[in-house]
Amino acid sequence: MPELPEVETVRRGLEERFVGRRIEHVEVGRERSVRRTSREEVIARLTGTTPTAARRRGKYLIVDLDSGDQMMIHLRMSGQVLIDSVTTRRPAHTHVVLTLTGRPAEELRFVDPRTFGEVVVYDPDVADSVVPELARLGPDPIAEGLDPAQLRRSLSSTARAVKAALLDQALVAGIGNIYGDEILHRARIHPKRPARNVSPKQIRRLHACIHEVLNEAIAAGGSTLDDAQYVDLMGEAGSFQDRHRVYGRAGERCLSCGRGHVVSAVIGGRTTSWCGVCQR
DNA sequence: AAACAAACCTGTGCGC
DNA sequence: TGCGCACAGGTTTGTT
Repeated sequence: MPELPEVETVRRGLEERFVGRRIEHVEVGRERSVRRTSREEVIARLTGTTPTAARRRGKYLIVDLDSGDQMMIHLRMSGQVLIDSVTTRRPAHTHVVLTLTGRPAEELRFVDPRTFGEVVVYDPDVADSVVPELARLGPDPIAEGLDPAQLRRSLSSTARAVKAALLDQALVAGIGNIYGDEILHRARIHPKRPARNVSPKQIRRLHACIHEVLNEAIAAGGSTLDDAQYVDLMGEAGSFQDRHRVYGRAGERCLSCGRGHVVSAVIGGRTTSWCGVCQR
């Protein structure tokens, strides 16, 4: 579910409402959510610590703790991080709860129906063995910036469809199925075009559109689809779904050219939508 | 190298 | 109304 703009929105919420508040108490309901380590390890490493920073790389949230440890959270398909009063009813599928200091008493909740998501707490010195995927991430276009020359090199190195390449987290971190389609549409590039055949002019457009689309989506608080799975820390929906041009619009007339229709096919294992007229 | 499927889970929407 | 199936924002792993 959540891609870079949604995760960034959650990160900002954590920075505002979680950082600086001591974690008094930790509960782990479903151990699967902390499967990389264990219930005991997560409780022991979090209890009594205070988060000092909330960072993001691609779709990965990383919270620094005053103990020196880090907490990595990945939402995968259905994860949510919510903060609410301890007196409110916990949503179904609340698997990890961090009770925070302060009045009114609030708690941070990790909620995840499909349980693909994870909470991992670890010593950064052993990050390479506990969270090896972090070291494999490519540049994050928003957090670190994306060098156009590097994008050109990455694309020229593969014959895969450009859509599949954009979703490869080792090439660029943070783009998922929604934003991949929206970026390619705005850049007017056909998603099936082999990445190495994307022209220099198209790569310049693609680079600009990656930044435009992601920044606009962040400004809109991300995309909340009909199932309302994605909401921010306060439970608020995003609004970028109202500006999707191709994602979820198969069969509709293209909103940009007004002539073509949005078509869809599976590319790189993911349903992909594009305009047959604007995208070449 | 890359295409593909399956795996991990649960919920929802659709056709019948 | 109920049932069964297809499908879903992600990532890893294994097979052609």
